[in-house]
Amino acid sequence: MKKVKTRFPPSPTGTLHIGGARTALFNWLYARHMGGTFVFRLEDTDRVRSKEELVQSIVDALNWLGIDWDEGPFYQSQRLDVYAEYTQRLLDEGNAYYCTCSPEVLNEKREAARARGDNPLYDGTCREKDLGPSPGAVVRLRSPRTGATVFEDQVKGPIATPNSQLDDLVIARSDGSPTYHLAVVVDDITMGITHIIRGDDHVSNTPRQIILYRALGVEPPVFAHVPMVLGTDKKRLSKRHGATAVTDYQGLGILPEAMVNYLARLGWSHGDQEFFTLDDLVDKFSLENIGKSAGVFDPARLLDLNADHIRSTDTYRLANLVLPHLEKRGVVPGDNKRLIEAVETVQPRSKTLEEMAEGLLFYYKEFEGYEEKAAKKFLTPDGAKWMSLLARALEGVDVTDQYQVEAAFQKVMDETGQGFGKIAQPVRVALTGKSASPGMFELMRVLGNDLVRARLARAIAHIGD
RNA sequence: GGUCCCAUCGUCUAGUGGCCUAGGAUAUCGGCCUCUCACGCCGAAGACACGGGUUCGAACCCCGUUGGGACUACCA
Repeated sequence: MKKVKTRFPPSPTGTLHIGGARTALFNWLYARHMGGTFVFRLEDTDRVRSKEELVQSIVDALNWLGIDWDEGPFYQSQRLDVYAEYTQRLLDEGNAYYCTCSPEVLNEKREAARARGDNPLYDGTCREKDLGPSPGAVVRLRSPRTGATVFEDQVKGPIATPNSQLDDLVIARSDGSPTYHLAVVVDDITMGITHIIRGDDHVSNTPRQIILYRALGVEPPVFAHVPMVLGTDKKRLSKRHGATAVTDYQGLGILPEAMVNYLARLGWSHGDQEFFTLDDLVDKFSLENIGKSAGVFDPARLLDLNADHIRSTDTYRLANLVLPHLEKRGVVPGDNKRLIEAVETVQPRSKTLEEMAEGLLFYYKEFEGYEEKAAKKFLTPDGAKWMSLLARALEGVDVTDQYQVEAAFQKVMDETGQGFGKIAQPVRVALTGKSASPGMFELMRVLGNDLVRARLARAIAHIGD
């Protein structure tokens, strides 16, 4: 059997969004799973809408996700001569012809047909005229008039379209440039693509492209059409749905492996398994297990998966990943060892790197004030009394030594007859500014002797005011 | 309008004729654990769009209905 070769061909008219990223991922996974080749290509024949900086943003997004390519990037805009060559060949062999119908006339005919209730197809006015090239003429493919075009979609099953519903599509514009259909087909042929995994919105284009393959005397590749990704309102995902670019999620503190995991599970499944590493996916990915129906993008699921991945990532890497999110908040931790220890304390309670950075702040910055509700409830005269006792019990104690700290707490508990929780809550607020935080002992260990003492004193003074 | 595609809990899904009084995950709610918050654990609620067939038997097969969606460009 031929070696598998897939491709991802975005057009650089926008950033890489969720749906595109999933398509890229599926192609990449399939190639990797099959030990095949993955090609990256840019469909930039739309000169007005294509932008070079968008190419870069797509590349960045792919890199972030960990999707690499074996060939490319190829630019369609640099392959114009190839398309021209194939167009000429189609012309020479009688599989294409020049058409001089004006857009205006075509439009009128289309509208008339629609009004009549017919499918608005090109009526073949120039099909048998045997016209030569002329300014303003386009090239059309000569498609079969009868019969049906059938293909076996790897996810949808057999799909048949009557050829009577397919008209002679334009393959070269009047300025000589290729249209999308010609360009993709020629590219996929010349690049030796064996499997085309793309969005569901291309199913109805597929028969036309198959006709083109046949006209070129080439056996069409295998097609697999992946259903669309929808927004919460079940409409096609768009900017209206908030963050839709994959890099938005990078900024939000999503781990790339969580994104990949989520994307893979949106539309593909492997029994009941929810958590996947990249290697896992490469190992288990298959076309057969792609679902047939469209799926809604659910940020809650992404977040949950992200939390799972955060929990299973080693703290060294997490520390590096959270750095930019800390810097964004004006924190530049100098001590890497301390950062790693701090990260460890917030790791199980962070859904994103943003949350993690937020939860790390009190280790590095003096907080402005105390959380209002927490202060009201815990920074009371009793609280001050207990904290004073604790401060005294802590004299000469190394707060990074859990056993010594426990003993100090025990002493206060004995003196006051209060339980651990009673005493710990005011202390927690004093040390972190909030009523929710990592555990008391790990908290103190990372904070260190100076900060623990200073913040205790500060809180006691605060209550005294 | 025409052609094509799709249809299981709110959401992502398992399910490929008997294992389904439909499983998992997430979100929601309740409880346990506990120094707080998380994590973890236990539990509740929650779906086969509808109608006909086929079959001893249908979430699974067929037809229809309804509802979504895609395409219908000298855009990709």
